[in-house]
Amino acid sequence: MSTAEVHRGSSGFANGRALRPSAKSLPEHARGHNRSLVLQTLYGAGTLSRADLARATGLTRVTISDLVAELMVEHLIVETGQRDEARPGKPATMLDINRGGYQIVGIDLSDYAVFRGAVLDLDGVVLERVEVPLDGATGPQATAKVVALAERLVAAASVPLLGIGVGSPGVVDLSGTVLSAPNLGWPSNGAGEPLQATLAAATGLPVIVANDANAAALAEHSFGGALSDMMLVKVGHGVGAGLIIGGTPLFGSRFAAGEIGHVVVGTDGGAACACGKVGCLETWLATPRLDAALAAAGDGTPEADAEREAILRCAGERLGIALAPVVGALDLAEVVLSGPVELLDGPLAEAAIETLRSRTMPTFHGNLVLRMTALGQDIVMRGAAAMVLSAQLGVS
Amino acid sequence: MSTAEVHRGSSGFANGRALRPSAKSLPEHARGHNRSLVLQTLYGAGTLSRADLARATGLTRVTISDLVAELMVEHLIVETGQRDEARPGKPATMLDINRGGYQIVGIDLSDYAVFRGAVLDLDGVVLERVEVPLDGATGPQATAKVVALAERLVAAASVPLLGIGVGSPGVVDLSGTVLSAPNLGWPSNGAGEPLQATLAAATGLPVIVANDANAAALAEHSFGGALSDMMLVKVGHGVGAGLIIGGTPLFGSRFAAGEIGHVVVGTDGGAACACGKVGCLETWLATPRLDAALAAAGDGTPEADAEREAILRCAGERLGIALAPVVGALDLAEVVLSGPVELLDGPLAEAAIETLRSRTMPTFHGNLVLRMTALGQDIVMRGAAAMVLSAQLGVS
DNA sequence: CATGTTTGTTAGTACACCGTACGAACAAAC
DNA sequence: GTTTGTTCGTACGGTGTACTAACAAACATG
Repeated sequence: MSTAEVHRGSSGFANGRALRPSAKSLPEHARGHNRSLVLQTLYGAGTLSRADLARATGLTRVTISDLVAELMVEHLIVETGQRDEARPGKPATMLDINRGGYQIVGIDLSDYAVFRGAVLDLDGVVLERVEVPLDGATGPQATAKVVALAERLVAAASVPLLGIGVGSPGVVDLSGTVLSAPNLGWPSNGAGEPLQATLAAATGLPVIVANDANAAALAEHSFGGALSDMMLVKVGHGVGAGLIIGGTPLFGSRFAAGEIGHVVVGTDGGAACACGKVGCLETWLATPRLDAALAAAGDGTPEADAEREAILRCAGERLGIALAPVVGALDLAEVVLSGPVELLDGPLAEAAIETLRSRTMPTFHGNLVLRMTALGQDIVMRGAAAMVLSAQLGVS
Repeated sequence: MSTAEVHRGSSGFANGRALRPSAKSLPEHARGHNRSLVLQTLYGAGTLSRADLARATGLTRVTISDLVAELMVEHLIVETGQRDEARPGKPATMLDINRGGYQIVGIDLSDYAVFRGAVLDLDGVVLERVEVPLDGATGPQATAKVVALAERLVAAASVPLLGIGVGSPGVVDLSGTVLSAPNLGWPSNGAGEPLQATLAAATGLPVIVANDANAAALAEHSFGGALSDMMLVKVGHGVGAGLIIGGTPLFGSRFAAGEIGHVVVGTDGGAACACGKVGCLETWLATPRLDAALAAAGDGTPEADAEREAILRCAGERLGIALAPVVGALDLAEVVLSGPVELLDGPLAEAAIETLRSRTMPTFHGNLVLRMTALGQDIVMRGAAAMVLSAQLGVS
């Protein structure tokens, strides 16, 4: 299960941002970039010949052969036989990412009651699933539970692992240290919970830890067909968001990008929030509040149904009010919702997009799309896997 | 006045975004990057020896000598004599950007009544200023006025020009085509006003055209000491914004990033806007509306003064309400205001920051800064110059 | 004056990519 | 069955970039 040759880590998550301002550039960096380019092209297209890759990338067939040879030594690319269709000329030997040769562990710490984990293949398909009840564990106990879950999943993998990705609630810096996750009691010491370092030491594998909503946004971009300028809003016990700007995750000046749960919405009051303010987005949208309001409305009678719909529409309006300035400022192309389908997908989403449309400039933002994610419950785990793909292979 | 050797265009504005996903990378790109790195380091530090540059960049003295020789042939770097201080070892020959060897033309089309232009040196200092009354020109007439202004400024330059930068109102794509600027009657044909191409053809110089608020944001980042995650709000006849994210300008999915003037603010109505909606940010903040409201409040008496202050505070609150979700979502470190000082700097700015603080999470965004720009009226022209520096030299 | 330090250059090496050329393997046409 | 043209993948030589090693020049310091 040695993955020693696969620690290249080229673009995206590993480096944080695309180019640090004062960093020299060497020819070998170009090589790494082109390596990733080959992998990325092959990853997207499925199966191509060397000549196809040359045409797609703009590199020459010679260079492609060289890169492919290097990647085949590392077992990242395999030959899959000759092309099926009959064409004039020498038949092409087809190549593909070694999709069965590596697996990824993805872990989702965002639920308030359970830690979820899975073994995934390189396409982000869940192969094996493990859930661990949280049982109120915080601080070091929570850390121990994460390590144990990771080790179980590592043992469950049937082929070498590319790495471990973790989506954690709270504020996570670029080194994978959780700076603040109150629900999990992190950091238990003062400085920050170095989850990435802890897991790397425990497993000996490459590890990437990032915010859960950021991971979800990346999943939607990698596997959900989302556009390159997108916001993913994750509704659960809290409300958070992840942003993809120009195809790249956005982290923010203090790694707190997407923390919109405690932004006040509207100018007409609202409910009191645990944070001390009044009318935070979470007081309108968080699932416990919504569930309670819906339960109070009753069920069965037409009046109750109407009231339930009004509650959901109101929540959607608040979401739209909060998002309108963000959509306007960032010129987003798409907003994706993640969370309980029965709450979000319906009057809430409809009211949200109507409100967004009525509060932004149609000339600029008319073709804005708002939709539910199609990735369901697995979104954070799959995003964690996408983080590993991005960091280890430069594939996004 | 030949500048034929200086068309390299490395990072930042010329490419739009840092790395396009499917673009090969060659060793010569690394060379270009390191060229820019040398210029950038020298630009920021003022004057350094080759050995200093080697230490600062991480490249070897040999490579630095090679790069410096190339840049000296292009007259972008000059030797400024030996180091003053007495130190052991061979005395160092100091280098600097050829600050007097090139100039830049910056043009500001954002004012509703005049086109402003200037010849600037490489540090963004205005050397010569030209203003042209707009006289209601629109469409082709406006274009002709811009071309004439550019030609006047080109003639006024005393040394070779690095290029021409233009900050235009409206939506401008990455090729410098104005897609929509209603006040100037652009585009006059259907497709878009290709201002960058027109000016390049007329002058034979490199030209960069971008949105005025984006240019202003870049000016603040390059010359105003702004942080790397910043929003600049430009208040005038309209309200627009420019965003710097991770040190890079943000353009948005339809090149409309920063267009927040027609985002509805609050949930309690407001004045009718020309766009058809009610309560747009412009109805609270645009200078004609503010001036009218202040004039109606009167002057001199204590009551009038109090009312004037209340009007300004109210505008500031609205700005804070609109910006809170953006600050939260992007985790901005700084918000900078540009526009009439007598309106913005005072109760308005104070109310804005107070509102922002009360509507966001102090844990995340507590040390947010809101301030006036120190660049005054010249901000767009200087931003246009910064665009040229970024596109031609990779300096930002 | 001898010694050590710093600077900038020369010489040689490693690496990455390109252009050209070539053999291999096939389809189509005769 | 042969010829022709096409496509594929590889071999070779060349160019560009940056590195290490070595060195002469110029200076401060003891």
